Amino acid sequence: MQETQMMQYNFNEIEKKWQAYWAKNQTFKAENNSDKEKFYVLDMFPYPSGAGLHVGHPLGYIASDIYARYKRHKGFNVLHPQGYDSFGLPAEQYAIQTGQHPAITTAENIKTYRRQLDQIGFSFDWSREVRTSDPKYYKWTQWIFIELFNSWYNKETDKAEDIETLIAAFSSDGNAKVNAVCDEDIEPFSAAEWHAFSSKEQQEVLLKYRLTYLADTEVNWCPALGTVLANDEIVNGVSERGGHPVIRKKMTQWSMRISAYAQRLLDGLNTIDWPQPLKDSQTNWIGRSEGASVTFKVLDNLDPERSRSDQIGVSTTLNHQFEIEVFTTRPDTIFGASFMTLAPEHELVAEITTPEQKAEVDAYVEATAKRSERDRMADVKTISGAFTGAYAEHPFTKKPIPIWIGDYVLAGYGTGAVMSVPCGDQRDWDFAKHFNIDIPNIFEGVDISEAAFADKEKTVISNSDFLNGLPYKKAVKTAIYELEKLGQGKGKINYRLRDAVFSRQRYWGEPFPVYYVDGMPQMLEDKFLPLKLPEVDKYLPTETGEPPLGNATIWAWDTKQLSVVSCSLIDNETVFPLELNTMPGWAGSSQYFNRYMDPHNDEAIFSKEAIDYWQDVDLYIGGSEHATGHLLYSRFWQKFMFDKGLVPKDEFAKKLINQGMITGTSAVVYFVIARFAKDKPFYIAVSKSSIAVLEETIKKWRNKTPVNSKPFRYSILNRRYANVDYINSSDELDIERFLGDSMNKDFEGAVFLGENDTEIIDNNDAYKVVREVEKMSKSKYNVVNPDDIVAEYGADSLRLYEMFLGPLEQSKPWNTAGITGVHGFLKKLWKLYTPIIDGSLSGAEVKPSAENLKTLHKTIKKVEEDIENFSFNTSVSTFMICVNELTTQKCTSRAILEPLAILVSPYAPHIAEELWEKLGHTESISTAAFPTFEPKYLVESAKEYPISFNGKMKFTMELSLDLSKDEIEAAVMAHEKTQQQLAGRTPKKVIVVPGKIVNIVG
RNA sequence: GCUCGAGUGGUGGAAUUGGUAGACACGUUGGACUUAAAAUCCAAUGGACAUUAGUCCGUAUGGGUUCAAGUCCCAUCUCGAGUACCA
Repeated sequence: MQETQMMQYNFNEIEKKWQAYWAKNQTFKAENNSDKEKFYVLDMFPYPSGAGLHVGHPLGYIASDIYARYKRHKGFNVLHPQGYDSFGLPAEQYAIQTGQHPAITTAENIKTYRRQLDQIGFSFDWSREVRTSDPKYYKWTQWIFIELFNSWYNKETDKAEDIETLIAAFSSDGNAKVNAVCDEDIEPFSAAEWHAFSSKEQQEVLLKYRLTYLADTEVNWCPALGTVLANDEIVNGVSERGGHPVIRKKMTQWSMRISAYAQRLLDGLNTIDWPQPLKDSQTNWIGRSEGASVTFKVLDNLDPERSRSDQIGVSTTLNHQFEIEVFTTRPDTIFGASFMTLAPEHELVAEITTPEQKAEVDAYVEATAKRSERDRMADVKTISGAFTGAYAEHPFTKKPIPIWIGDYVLAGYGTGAVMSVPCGDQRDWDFAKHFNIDIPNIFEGVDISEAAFADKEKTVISNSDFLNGLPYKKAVKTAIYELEKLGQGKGKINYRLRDAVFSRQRYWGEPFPVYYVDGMPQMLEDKFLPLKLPEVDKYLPTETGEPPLGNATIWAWDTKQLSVVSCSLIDNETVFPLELNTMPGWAGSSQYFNRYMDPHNDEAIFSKEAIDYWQDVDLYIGGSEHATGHLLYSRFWQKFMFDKGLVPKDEFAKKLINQGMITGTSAVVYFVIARFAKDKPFYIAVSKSSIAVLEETIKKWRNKTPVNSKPFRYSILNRRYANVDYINSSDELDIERFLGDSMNKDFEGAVFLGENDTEIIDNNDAYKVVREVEKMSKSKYNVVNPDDIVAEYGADSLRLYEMFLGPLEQSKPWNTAGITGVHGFLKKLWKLYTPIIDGSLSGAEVKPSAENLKTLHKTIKKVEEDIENFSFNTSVSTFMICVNELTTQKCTSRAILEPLAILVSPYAPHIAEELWEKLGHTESISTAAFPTFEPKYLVESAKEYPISFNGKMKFTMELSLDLSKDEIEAAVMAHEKTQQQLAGRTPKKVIVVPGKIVNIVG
């Protein structure tokens, strides 16, 4: 009795023991130099929120941990680090409300996270932990910012270069020969002019070329909240929080010239093994479109005294003052352009509008300005616009075409102006129909009376002079050629990708290592980094509307003392103001994967040795919500670092996997509020099976209830979430615990109807809830905390179950009840080893049987394939099959059980370590060599052939695999069941696929 | 609207290149053990019909290709994710 007690699977004890062992022995510490081949497995590091982890969070970590452990067994030197993305809004929000410093909140949250992560048994190398809010870490975020500032993008070499090479070019040749990605409004200057510029003028020019630069950017400013809001924080033009008005306001902010990398970011996608949907959304986000830019000359205003139609076609003079540049993907349709449309915000609107149209245009511009961008986008159906009264000259026909404004043209895309081709674009078509504008047809054999025709492939151009008869592609080429000849256009590739605004008006983020001299930004020297966040007494913006750092009293840079000093000393001679904005959330996460390679280096972001050894991430696992944020910015920074020669790879992660979301399974109690006459109302809760037949159910209940002659009424169905902890595996509610919740006080005296529609008294029946799959959230009481699961079933069960739930990349519902399956498996596994461990098996080693070996090698093969394919759910079932078989076989052979422990170890490391030790090993199982699959154990001599008739399987028969096709056919035809099936008919055909199937047709 | 993905028992999900649909679990039902419960073990479990051997129907729907289709092709429906007046 005592002995069996000892031999029980005590997961609590085992898991604590091995977690302590791993920590003490630094089992998973990775070395930066090793003869072993490297393998880098990375998780997206978490933001440590106050709520802690729920069971959905560890899913990706478990998968990556399995892979990391597997690779160690395979002999790799594995880097598997973890850290925290610890700057962010929630901590700041909490600070605003409570005054608690975000650093303190963050540290507390990290502690909780670490405890929760530790008890799941991850093989993280915690010695490499990074925190983005740690000055030792953000020193390097600031450093990269400075590097970007000191760089420009040379289109000739197609890479980022040091700003010195640009200055050298300016000094010798001015900017005429420089082919750079830069601001649009660059004025040409010569070398002499460059030298004549003042220092400030030179700085201003350079700022237009730098990869991070200051620009006036429109933001959503909420005066009442004193803060800038993101687009999704605005609803119907007012702030989501508080409902305050929001205005568009220009602010000087840092931007990142990510647009310089648009093409390379697109091309790079072909070189990496990332999920297609994610690549698609990045492609979409970058939004490359090929076409042409075309310049339209604006005509002098026509004579307002004469009617418009009179003047169309008459010779007009060109007003050389104004030109409108448009971008089009369909230069082939240029002869179909019957009008132009400008965005209401277009800068030329005010210039070209004729006096008599001014009132209408102004009213329209004002009306659109009031609508938020979001509203405009949402309201696609309504067509609106106004005629400016001005005309442009068609580049080829030289005819005047009217210029309209309309809010379907967006100021932020392309040039904010379009040539409108109503026959070829549905939006133009709708606009033209609405305002009764001419819709010329330039497509051969196409009816455009009902809708525009946009099928490029079927396009043949007509009514278009030199383009007549040409198909789409040729027409595009020809049109561009002719436009270039005229000097009124050229082929152009346009990207949707905009430069990224890099300033945030927040406290809890990286400070910019920047001070201002005469309004021009100056970088701190590297040796003064990190520039640490100053203390402030409140975390809100200042009364004058400056960012929270404006509250800091010690926030000025003294260029003599070379230190941060009190703001009161600012004299703009030697002491200057520091930047008040902070960096956005994605700053810290854009290079953390490289910093892990050498996280304690104070001399460099990482050593050359470290980056040369680790190179890049081999496997990156995380959620798909970062598709166009973190994962795009990180690729951008990596390419920049690559250009600077700092990293050897221009893509940071070879393979990426998006784990799916684990949703909650909420439990819903349906009830009606009932009452007898004027008695006190009471609740009747209706069990799952009876909801659909509510009326009948209540009637039944009434009939069984002691007669109450008073009139009876009840309400429609109501619902109430029950805490999922109160539900057993059969969806039955623990009514007592449910009633114990303070929020369910109103259920006092409620009648619970069981499955048989009888009132539940003393557990005579069960109340079944309705289960609904939804996102885990506090308000739905469906959040499952991994702590509880670990306490009740152990970390190994949790790990196995999360994997067993389904394919890694798929979203799937959590249901705690099912965990008994994998928990039972671990118990069976434990039991399998008992005879060997407790010594009840005395004497010599037991030789494995052929059957044992077959089971083992089948398992090795399948598990290895599964891990390589990230099909972790199927390997868990493979383990179950294996243990079930070995149990039936009563296997006690060490030669089987030792390799099995290694196979299981990546998935359930604690039990594997314990069994390994009990088998007599003194070293951790974590680096034991993964067993080798040997096909010889799986060789079969016979096969159970399915015999089908017209494709339908009727019976099976065992046949030797040595048989030839003819022999198989003969054997099958001779079988009595075959004759039965044929019932005298002669088969038309017999298909024999040796080793697979026999199909008899006829 | 567009792009991508997915529809398989009561539930989560298996099913290599087209070759025995429903592995492995959960749940359910019955049984063993127990004073009882828990735990454990055994058996059954896609549906319909049939006392029995068995027959028919079954992978969202409708067509098609094939000796053979969950798997390939076409059309339709539903759900999910992303994105959006992108010229």
